[in-house]
Amino acid sequence: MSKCEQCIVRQFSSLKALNKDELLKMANCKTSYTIKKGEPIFEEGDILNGVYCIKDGVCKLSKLSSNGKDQIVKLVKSGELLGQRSMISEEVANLSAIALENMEVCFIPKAEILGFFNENNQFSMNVMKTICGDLKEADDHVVSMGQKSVKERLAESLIYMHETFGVNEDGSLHIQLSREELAGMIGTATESCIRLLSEFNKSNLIALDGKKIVINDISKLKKIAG
Amino acid sequence: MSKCEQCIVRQFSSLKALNKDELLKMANCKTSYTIKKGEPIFEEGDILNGVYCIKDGVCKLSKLSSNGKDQIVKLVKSGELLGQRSMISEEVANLSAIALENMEVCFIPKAEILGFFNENNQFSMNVMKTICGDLKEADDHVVSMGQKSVKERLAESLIYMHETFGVNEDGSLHIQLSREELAGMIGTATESCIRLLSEFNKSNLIALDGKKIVINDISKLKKIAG
DNA sequence: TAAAAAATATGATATATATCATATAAAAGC
DNA sequence: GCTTTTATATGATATATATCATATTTTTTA
Repeated sequence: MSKCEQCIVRQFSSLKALNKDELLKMANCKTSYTIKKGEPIFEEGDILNGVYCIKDGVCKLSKLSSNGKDQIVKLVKSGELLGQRSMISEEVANLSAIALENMEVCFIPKAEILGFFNENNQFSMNVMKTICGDLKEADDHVVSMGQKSVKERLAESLIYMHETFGVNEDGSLHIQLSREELAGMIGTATESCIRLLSEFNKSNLIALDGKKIVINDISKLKKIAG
Repeated sequence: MSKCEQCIVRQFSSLKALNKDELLKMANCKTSYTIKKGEPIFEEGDILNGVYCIKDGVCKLSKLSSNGKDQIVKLVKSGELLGQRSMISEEVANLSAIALENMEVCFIPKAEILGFFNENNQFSMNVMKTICGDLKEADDHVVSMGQKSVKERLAESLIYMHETFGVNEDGSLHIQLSREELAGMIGTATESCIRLLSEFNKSNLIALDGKKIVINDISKLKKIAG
């Protein structure tokens, strides 16, 4: 069992406020998991009795709409915590978390986290700031969805994936979504998404090679995104 | 100067966790304002050195999109607090708050609120829960915007206004938005919004009388909203 | 490796929504 | 009260997007 001290999640998340004792306590009660690509960490409606630390890999947070399609609300990468909102609200999960690649996560029980809340003010404040950041992002997302065209939103999503998750050695976006998932992220039909990708490809904004997407002209894409 | 003790905001918001001493301290440092219909409480980009308590009236939280149109993200009613997110994130306001009717608000300086955070765990927890609730709502809003048609979203917004803000004696929605504002709430063109309202009117789901909207068949509207 | 299934791609077409134009109604200013 | 401005309404049309169909490619499975 590793000691959490050097863990990437500890470096980047609210957990950076924890001291050695608290880290040790946490290390003693955590459970480690391996999640395979495509598998859920949790699903909407699940009761979450704690939070998940993303040690490695990326997952999508999505929700099934009444039309039967999945809307991707957010992508989450290693170093972040998952499930904080549900735990604090004492509600079932509002979103499903599905692995986009093989992942390593740790589960920290609710009691432990609530203990940190009471004992460690800086930790509470960090969690609060994280959630406030999520809220700002979500509000901005609502504005995009309401006011931008599908083309603008596709450009925006490509930029988001590029800037937040980076590229592989060959320059292609690290995050590889299926066309259906990408469509579910920008809120459009799969065929429309494919068509617009084709269009961006033909005007050399991007290059397509199977699932791989290379961004050739990010400044023009940003102009399109508005 | 009133003592905050009987204030509606104290009854419904995170402030319910404050004890008599804390309330007194707050009463001594608050500033009361009257905001006229159409005027801003604050605007996006403003530095907020505290939070606003909504004593009376309703306001819209909106953001200007790159297409020049305003997207209404949320409506806020009396009993709620405003500006918590910006204050906690230590960022300028992400949204503008504009009065939809004459309002009474109080301003509580940041230092005071931060003091309560440190001294009163229940208060922190309440604020956290409120923001978590806002985040859930915002995520759900993203899903609606991405997956639902304009007609579905209009039905949804009418239901939201009905259930959250109620009706006047004549049965009309208490919240009166201009067609342009309503369009900016559901993310569509003003003419499209007007046309769909007409359609709902013709099929007797609602009745229109100037700015007044009466909901006649909420169960059918809910079916449309999906 | 072959066969089957799923994902991607693209054309044809239908539908939803935006835009432009103009009329009427309501509100604001004088 | 009248005039001017603004909001609402509706028609005509353009455009964006969804849907249906089908071909091709890729992935999965036997």
